[in-house]
Amino acid sequence: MRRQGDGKSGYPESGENRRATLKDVALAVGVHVSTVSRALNPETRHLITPQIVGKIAEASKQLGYQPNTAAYSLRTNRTRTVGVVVPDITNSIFPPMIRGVEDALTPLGYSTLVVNTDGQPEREAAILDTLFARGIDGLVIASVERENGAIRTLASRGTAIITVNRRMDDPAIASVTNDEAEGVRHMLNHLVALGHRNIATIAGNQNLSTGQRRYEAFLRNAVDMGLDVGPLRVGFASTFNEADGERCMEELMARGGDFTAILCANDRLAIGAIMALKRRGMSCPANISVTGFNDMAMVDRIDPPLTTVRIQQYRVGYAAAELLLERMTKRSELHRPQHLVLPVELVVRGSTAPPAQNSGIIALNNSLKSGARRQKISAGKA
Amino acid sequence: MRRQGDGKSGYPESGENRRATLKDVALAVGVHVSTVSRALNPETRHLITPQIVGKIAEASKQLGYQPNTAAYSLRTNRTRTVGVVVPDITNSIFPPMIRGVEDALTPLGYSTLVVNTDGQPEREAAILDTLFARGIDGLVIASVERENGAIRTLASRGTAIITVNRRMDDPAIASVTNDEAEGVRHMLNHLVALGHRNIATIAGNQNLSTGQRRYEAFLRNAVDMGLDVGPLRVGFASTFNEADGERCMEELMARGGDFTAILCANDRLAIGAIMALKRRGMSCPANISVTGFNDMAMVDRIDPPLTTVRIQQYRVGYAAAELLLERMTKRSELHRPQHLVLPVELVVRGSTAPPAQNSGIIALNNSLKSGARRQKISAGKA
DNA sequence: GCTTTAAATGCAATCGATTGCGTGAAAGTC
DNA sequence: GACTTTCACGCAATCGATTGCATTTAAAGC
Repeated sequence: MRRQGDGKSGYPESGENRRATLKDVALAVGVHVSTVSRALNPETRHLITPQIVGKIAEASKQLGYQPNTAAYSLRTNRTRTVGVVVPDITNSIFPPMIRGVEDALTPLGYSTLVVNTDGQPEREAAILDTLFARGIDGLVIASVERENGAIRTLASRGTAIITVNRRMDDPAIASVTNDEAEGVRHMLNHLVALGHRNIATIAGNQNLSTGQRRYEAFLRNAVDMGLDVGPLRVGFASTFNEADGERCMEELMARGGDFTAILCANDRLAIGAIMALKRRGMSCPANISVTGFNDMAMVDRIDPPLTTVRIQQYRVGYAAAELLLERMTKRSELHRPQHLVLPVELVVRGSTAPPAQNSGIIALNNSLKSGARRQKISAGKA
Repeated sequence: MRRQGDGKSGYPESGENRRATLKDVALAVGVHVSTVSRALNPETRHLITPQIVGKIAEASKQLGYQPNTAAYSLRTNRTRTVGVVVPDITNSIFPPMIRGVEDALTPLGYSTLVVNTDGQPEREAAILDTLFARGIDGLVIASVERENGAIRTLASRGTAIITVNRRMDDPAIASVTNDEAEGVRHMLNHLVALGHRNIATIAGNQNLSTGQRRYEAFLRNAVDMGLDVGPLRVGFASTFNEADGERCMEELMARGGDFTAILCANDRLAIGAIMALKRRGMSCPANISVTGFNDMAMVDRIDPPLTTVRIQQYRVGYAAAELLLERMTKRSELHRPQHLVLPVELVVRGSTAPPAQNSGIIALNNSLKSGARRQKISAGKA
């Protein structure tokens, strides 16, 4: 009455292109909407005579029927939407993960809502709120810190949650991460094999599992290998970015700790470290070898190409989505602690080299002070 | 009866944590749901006595009421969701745009659904379908080709659509793009100022406005400046990526066209071109200057740092979202053709230099053939 | 041939919000 | 003081799909 012209045929008017509903299909076939609903749902299709199913399928295709998501959600309380929370989509390690999640979920009719926290816990809280207002079915979180009460309560209340790349200390929160320990071990092996014995590190934020685990692995393996790691050889970054890498490198150099190589907790810190070196007139790898972690896009093209640990960014996302799917569909899976750790791979490029005789921070600081700057360095280069 | 225990208080049971609904708030305050609905909506709030509005506001906060998105959408046929269609989120020029869109939209209660087409038109069609099945309010498209019937019909049927970064030939489809012509003009000026007279180009896909407009601007300005651009100096890429840049550069070199600089339609093509040069034992910028377009993340850190045209990726996205908002809210805006062109900026870095006497493809090819390879090149470098 | 059982389909309530219309009370008019 | 107007709120339909239950029809059993 409100819209259907005189509605003689029961078909939607040709003039207005309203989307077809179950009702339209039902009218076209001459059955009840509930029959159409069941015929169109693979789970309940067996309840309907195959012949009618055929007619319904045809009519629905004919009319271009597409189920109304809002109505479905309202009735079933499921949205077929998952939230993906990242610190910043602009940070190029996240897009491949997001892509992995999407590629795993899209074919199954799920959509993903990507949101950015900018690493601010308050923002994160607000964002989780809006995601829940939207009524998501599950959550993939790449931005999580080692401890987060909000997420723990969400999980215990029955929300399907999985963390990617990072994990929480609480083992109850499922995760898909990379083998940080192995990555660090490979890298240290590589540096030692090149001849380095004095190795420093720029550790990441210790509130993040990546930061903490990589640092811990560094300490453990360095000791195992008989390397000497004094406090003069450790810098702590608060953020995983170039600026902080630069700052840490400056500090390490200023403190005068002697080392010929530096293992950075991720690629961006490494890039910052290299910048700091360059600004001091030093060269990587001639004077100091620098290593990264993650194998971010483009680090193979920077100067020097970065030696790093390749993590499987896309697969981490993909695997997380698969695990999340199980949790969203089978209630039994919901509270099973589950932690997938994907293997990593050492990628040796140009930022590491054997230590030169006169390389290392102390040697350099001395030579720089003595004014023989340019010469020394280009000598080291040859 | 189905769930509410004996429901003596009307409040949701404390044991089960069902989300509060309008009804819950209404019961708590002792008014009708429609009153609560009006009180909570700023548009209709004036219809309700301020005192009652106060009570309702308090109760709804108390109960942690959050409107059910599905119910709202079902009733109003609006989802407060916009689709963002990009070729590939993994391509680092898109995340800043997406971020711009999100930052403009999120504060207003909109969510964004990001999808990837991988540059495949069939995939794009399927993706648009699923977006529409979701019932989005508007569409931001970064993946659009110059002609696309599906999008034109969508737009004419009243969907709010805006293209970013690229635009369609049809002026009816609103867009936010960058000033391609100015960018190319600045770049040619820069090269000419350095002393280059023989300038080649690797043009982008001519089905994309970026490819077409940049190429057109190249031709027009080159002619204006009295430069000679024969067919030997033009390569066409079909895809904006490194591999195609490499291929085009190879072809240009093989064809033997003489030039000392090459203007590439975007950064990725430029990176490919530089790789091709390196593989041939040539150097950028000593032998050939190479320029890009976009100022993608990290191109300032590659070797050599890329001279390019900076587009305002984030602002393009932000502006597009703002325009889209108008179109989604005011029906009058819906069919107004609207094209915003943002200014660009030349960024001179290390990949451009004055031409050396013996630089250029022909000179190099000759010297290479004569076997004096290493020497010539390092001479050119000094 | 009549009852029992199963299979296929229809009926109607429901999810939670919005909104046109109706109603009662208070305020204003003459 | 009777009437109109305005204001504040309630009523109930509605959006489009799902689903427990009722009903009809057909098949099976004896």
